[in-house]
Amino acid sequence: MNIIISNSSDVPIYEQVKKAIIEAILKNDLPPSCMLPSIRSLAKDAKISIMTVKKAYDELESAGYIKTIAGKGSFVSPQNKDLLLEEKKKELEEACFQIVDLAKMYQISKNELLDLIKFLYGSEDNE
Amino acid sequence: MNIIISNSSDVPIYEQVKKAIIEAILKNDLPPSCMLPSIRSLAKDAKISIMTVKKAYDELESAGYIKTIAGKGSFVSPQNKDLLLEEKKKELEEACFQIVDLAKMYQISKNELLDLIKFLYGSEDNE
DNA sequence: TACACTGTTATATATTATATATAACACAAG
DNA sequence: CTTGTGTTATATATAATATATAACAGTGTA
Repeated sequence: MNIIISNSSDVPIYEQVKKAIIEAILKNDLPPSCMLPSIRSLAKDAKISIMTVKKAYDELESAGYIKTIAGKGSFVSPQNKDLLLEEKKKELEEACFQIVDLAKMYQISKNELLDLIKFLYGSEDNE
Repeated sequence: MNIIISNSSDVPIYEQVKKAIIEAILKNDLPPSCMLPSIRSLAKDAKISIMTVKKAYDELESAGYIKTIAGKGSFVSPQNKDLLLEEKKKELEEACFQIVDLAKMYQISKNELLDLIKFLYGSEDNE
């Protein structure tokens, strides 16, 4: 687990922790049923408070990413990764809808928007 | 000026005020050099604090949208609307950056994302 | 059983952002 | 001088974020 925390970021620390773990799960760095770092060890490594880590873990559990068992630890949910991705795709869809809405409001053309996305995504000609 | 404020929104009130005024300017509801509602009258109408309105106006002035003169009032900058739209494009860029970030995290390909945008943009015949 | 890990809960404190209320001040225009 | 403008300062309140610490409880192992 490599979690880089930025205090100066406008993103709350517990959100940064959440994001890092979700990313690790999706990348299979943390495979299903794998044990996560204990809240104490992660807090120590990242030099943040135990309570901040707990908040991140609590929200990850609510969202179904992990399962915590008192006394034993926290574990990646033995969930189908495809299901997770499917769920995330819906999230993305909603976000994209708002983007398109903004673009139209600001009179930015479809092609202009597409070019912007292409540019930001980078030069990945694959698929 | 029609400003609808939602207390329950996660968006701060002063941000809602800012957005409403920027949109009014873009739509020419508030043409260049036009006087804005006084902070007191807007505060009264929207049932919010004078200080909240002032914060919104201060930030609008910093961003160059309006110009405030003590004792006289606040006025829409005699600015080119194209410049404003350019500003908005930057805002959209930031939002798009987050979308692309999400897409990559969820392993959604560039083309998949582009198709989604195309679909969403095309599903409404506005433009 | 004792120990060393886990997570849990409660309490306290601090900072920051947001939002409000109010009063006193200063400038502009009639 | 009065009435409109914005300005400044003070005070208060709440919520979100973040920390520190202590006491408690479950798990597994020597």
